[in-house]
Amino acid sequence: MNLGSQQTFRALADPTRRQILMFLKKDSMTLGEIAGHFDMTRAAVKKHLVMLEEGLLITSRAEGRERIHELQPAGLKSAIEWLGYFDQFWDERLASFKTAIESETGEQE
Amino acid sequence: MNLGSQQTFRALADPTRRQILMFLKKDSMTLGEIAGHFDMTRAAVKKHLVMLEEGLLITSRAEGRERIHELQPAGLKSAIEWLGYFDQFWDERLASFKTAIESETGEQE
DNA sequence: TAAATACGATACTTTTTGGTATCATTTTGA
DNA sequence: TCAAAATGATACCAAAAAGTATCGTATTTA
Repeated sequence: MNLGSQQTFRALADPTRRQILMFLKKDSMTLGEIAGHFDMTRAAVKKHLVMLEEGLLITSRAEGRERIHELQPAGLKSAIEWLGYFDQFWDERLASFKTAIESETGEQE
Repeated sequence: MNLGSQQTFRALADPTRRQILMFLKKDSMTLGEIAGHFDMTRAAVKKHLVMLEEGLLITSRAEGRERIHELQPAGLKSAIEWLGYFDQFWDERLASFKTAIESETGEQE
């Protein structure tokens, strides 16, 4: 039974991490820039970034003494694909989404 | 900033709960039936069911001394809508999903 | 009607998670 | 070159989550 990626769903469960994803949707950012938006230590933000990377929701690359973080589609895609398996419980307009997923994944069940 | 429903994302973060959703996709079930599929006490399964209800992922109704649990689309829909805001980071075929979401929600940003 | 069945609720324990504090390492620039 | 800046890593703490044990209540049914 396919349960989706545990690390991805775990990463999405925290509101701070979802907010980080919203920031990175606009622009890639360094750890310091991200931490500047939150009332917590950089070490705490760093841990969230590690979890987001483990969930394949972001990637990061070193650039000098900074590290640039940016969104990665893989985790978002796998989460939305798993949720797509329940399309029969949505209304008809949302169900058209399943068609897009199936043409993407090759209709494997 | 719209972060989606915390209770829904929290409910989706546990593999036992995602497995319960898979079971309920096939058929509605009583607490006893669901617990029969897991190696844990009924009390533990009951707690998971409460979290799934709080996340608007299932509903339940009493039927005699039993309680029937079944999938509810609301939570699934809100989760997938939130993930839909990131469509620009997917490839083109998956992006057609966003059209479905927008026609559903009325294009509010 | 009385035992068995199914669920509800509460107290308790253990593990995981989210956070701080602290120190080390790397890179930059005056 | 050496101090400042940015990140990395580790130990520790508190709160939440996941689970068990136990008891209570409602509903069947023999």
